[in-house]
Amino acid sequence: MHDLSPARSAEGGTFMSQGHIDVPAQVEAIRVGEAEGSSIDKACSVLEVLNRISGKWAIGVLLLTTQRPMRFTHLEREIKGVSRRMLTLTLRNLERDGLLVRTVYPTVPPRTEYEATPMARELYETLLVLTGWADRHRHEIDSARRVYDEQSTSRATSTGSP
Amino acid sequence: MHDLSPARSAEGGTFMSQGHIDVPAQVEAIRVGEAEGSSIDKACSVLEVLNRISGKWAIGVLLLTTQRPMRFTHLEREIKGVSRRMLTLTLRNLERDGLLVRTVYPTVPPRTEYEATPMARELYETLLVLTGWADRHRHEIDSARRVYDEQSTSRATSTGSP
DNA sequence: CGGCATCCTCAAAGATACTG
DNA sequence: CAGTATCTTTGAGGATGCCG
Repeated sequence: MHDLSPARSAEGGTFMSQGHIDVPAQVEAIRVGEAEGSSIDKACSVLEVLNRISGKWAIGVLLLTTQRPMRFTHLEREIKGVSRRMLTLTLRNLERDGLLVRTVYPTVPPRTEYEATPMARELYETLLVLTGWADRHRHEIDSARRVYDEQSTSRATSTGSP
Repeated sequence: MHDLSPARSAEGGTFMSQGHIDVPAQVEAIRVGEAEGSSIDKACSVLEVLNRISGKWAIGVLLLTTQRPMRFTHLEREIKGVSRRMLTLTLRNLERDGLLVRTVYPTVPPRTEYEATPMARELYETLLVLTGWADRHRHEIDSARRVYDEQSTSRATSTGSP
């Protein structure tokens, strides 16, 4: 069974060469009732996907590198707000998962390019589906939130009549 | 513009009625180059989706509640490993976003049921797409990781000849 | 230019205990 | 049964500095 729970350092801990580059744990487990079954197995798969594309900067990187090869600095500037560390981390993770290809040109100064692999490009398509969903329901969710917050606030302010 | 960066507490901070029930910040921003544009805008949408379905337990809840109405305790047992607190938090967030409907039956003992809304069920379909991707590339990613880790380890062990 | 290494912060997740 | 309130842990993420 896909018990991801105790797998915090996952894979076995081989990956600690580059120093402390801490590969995120993120969504680590779900392990929903193996008795009820059915779509639960799917959850694991979904989680694995999320583990990959989650982490704040991954999607930005994937989106950009899917369009064209990108240099480190270019990514750093495009993805406003990302730190060198986090960009590197994200890049390494994606590369490790085979979603990115890193090409180093041994020139001076050095030049490194990142490009999404076909596999990642497939994910891109999938992301568009998600995007569609988000766009369609953006307002619905937004109003749902407002309603919920409204009720919560009023309930906290006046629980009846003062 | 969708500048989510400084929006840590988002929404304005209205939602702090139930005590400290801290609505997660999660993936907070991406704000990729507004100059380059094109698919970058999409990134925001995708992020919003991720913000919703991320958080370890959300997907499990969605998957289960999409299949049938579920009681709190049932969810708690099905989603092994989740704490009461986290389950409540997840439930509240999903409810707030209009992805879940909470129905309380004023019986003794109390009975509460959660069920996915149509909107959430659409997301379920999308999740299946993601699942498909994950399943198709599971092995590919796995071997990619092994290769990467292998290279890293050997590079760390013997960088040439001692 | 393209990164590691280090230190630090703060929010998300966990454990535990109490209540309507 | 179905939560809420607190305290603590942990680890993702940020800032900075150095180096090939």
